Amino acid sequence: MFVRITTDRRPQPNTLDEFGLAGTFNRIIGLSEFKYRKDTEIFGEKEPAVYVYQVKHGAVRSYKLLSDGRRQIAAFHLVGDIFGIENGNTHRFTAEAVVETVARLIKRESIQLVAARDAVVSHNLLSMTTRNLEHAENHMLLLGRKTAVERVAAFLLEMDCRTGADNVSLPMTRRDIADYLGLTLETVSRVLSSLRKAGVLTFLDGDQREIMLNDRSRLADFDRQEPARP
Amino acid sequence: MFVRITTDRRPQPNTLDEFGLAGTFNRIIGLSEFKYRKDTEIFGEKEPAVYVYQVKHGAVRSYKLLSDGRRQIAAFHLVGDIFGIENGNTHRFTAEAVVETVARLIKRESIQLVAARDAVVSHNLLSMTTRNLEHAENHMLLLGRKTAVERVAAFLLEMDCRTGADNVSLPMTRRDIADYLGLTLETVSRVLSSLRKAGVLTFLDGDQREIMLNDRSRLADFDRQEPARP
DNA sequence: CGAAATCTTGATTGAATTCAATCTAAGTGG
DNA sequence: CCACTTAGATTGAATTCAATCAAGATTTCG
Repeated sequence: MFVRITTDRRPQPNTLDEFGLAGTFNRIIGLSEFKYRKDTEIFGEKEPAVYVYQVKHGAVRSYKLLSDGRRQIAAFHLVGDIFGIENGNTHRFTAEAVVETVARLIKRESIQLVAARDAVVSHNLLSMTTRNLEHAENHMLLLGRKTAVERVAAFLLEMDCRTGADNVSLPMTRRDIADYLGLTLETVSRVLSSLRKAGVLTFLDGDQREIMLNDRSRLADFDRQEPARP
Repeated sequence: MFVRITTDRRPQPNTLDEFGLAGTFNRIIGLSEFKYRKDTEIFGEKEPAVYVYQVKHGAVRSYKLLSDGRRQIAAFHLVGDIFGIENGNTHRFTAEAVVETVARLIKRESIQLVAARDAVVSHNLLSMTTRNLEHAENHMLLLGRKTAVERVAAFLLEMDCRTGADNVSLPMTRRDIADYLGLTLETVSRVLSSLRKAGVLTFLDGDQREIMLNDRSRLADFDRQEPARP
């Protein structure tokens, strides 16, 4: 029984169409593409924000660091996602390619130019930012109040929901997952092992990055989502 | 020596002017005010979003709950702050008055109406949402990767920075602070005590809600902010 | 294949939570 | 005005969940 669970977290499609930009717009500003090797920086925190990016292929992590190297990954950007969109002139994150990644680049100023004239584009820009905010809000709840098991379960369901494929593929390392969930890589590994032993998921091909969710509703039970009303 | 520390976190002024709405706009849509008693709900999660609010007097907490009652406060809204601004039609949080609070109410649809025609208003709307996002991003770092002492220090500096007054007044309870910082109220109390014993801060009037920061730079040392570049 | 990186698992530690009293301040009503 | 109650804050002791420390196991890649 593969019952797909509908969660509060949206798939975050963030496709270009959301800009209201499909069609003519692409031609106007001339999209360029760029390939990033695994673990290379796409842009750094506090760098001037020149481009907005869309993941064509691969995966991206954006994160902040503390002075002693502690890292918090705020989001993973998967195929189709738009990232690096800033209101100020500088990036608030560092973005790195998790695996070899191809991204489309759009000049930030050209978007702003269109947004200033076109209310639809401007509205879509706001709605994309709001979606990011919504994700951040849910993630605060996870980081502030959820247990290790709940965090990992929520992460798997989020990835499952976003990729849409039958199996969940995790291009990122255990350390990346840990830094996204506010845990250590050992804890992530232990929780995944226990979920595997509990029969909730299976590692495919003996690959630890490719996971089959055997029972999404039971996995959802491991996560304890918010109630409708207080 | 009261050296004011400039941090990454902005004071979040979020004044009405940011809408580009001062002056005529106020007259056009007719602002109304409302008073909320301590601990009463202003709006609930998943309720339809009819109004946008601005704190005139008092303080507001907005939070999410898990089914078993665990609570994560995402933000405190102080005098001047605008909150309850949503892109979708429903609120993503519950908002409650921390103390007796007066808020200005603005019909959401009238803002949207103006935003659709006026690029400046629309831009300010985006910029306010981005500022909220920025706050959420910093808070994720705090919740995911900072120690108890760092969290409390960061909180005090944030409140100090936002209120701007000489002393920090904390209208919220220790439990509220704990639920904002992802800690327990006991831990918050212990850390505040230890900071007091260390001479970094002083409780005024024997009131535990009114605090003087004796040494902001030493307090900042207790927090370990992010570095400029990775 | 051998080396390096990543992942898993076990043992131990530790920071923060939980449990349990006080303590203090603010009401309340006789 | 003062006992009495209540809510909130502090402090201490015990517990626990996840972190840290430490090997191995497995995978990846030159």
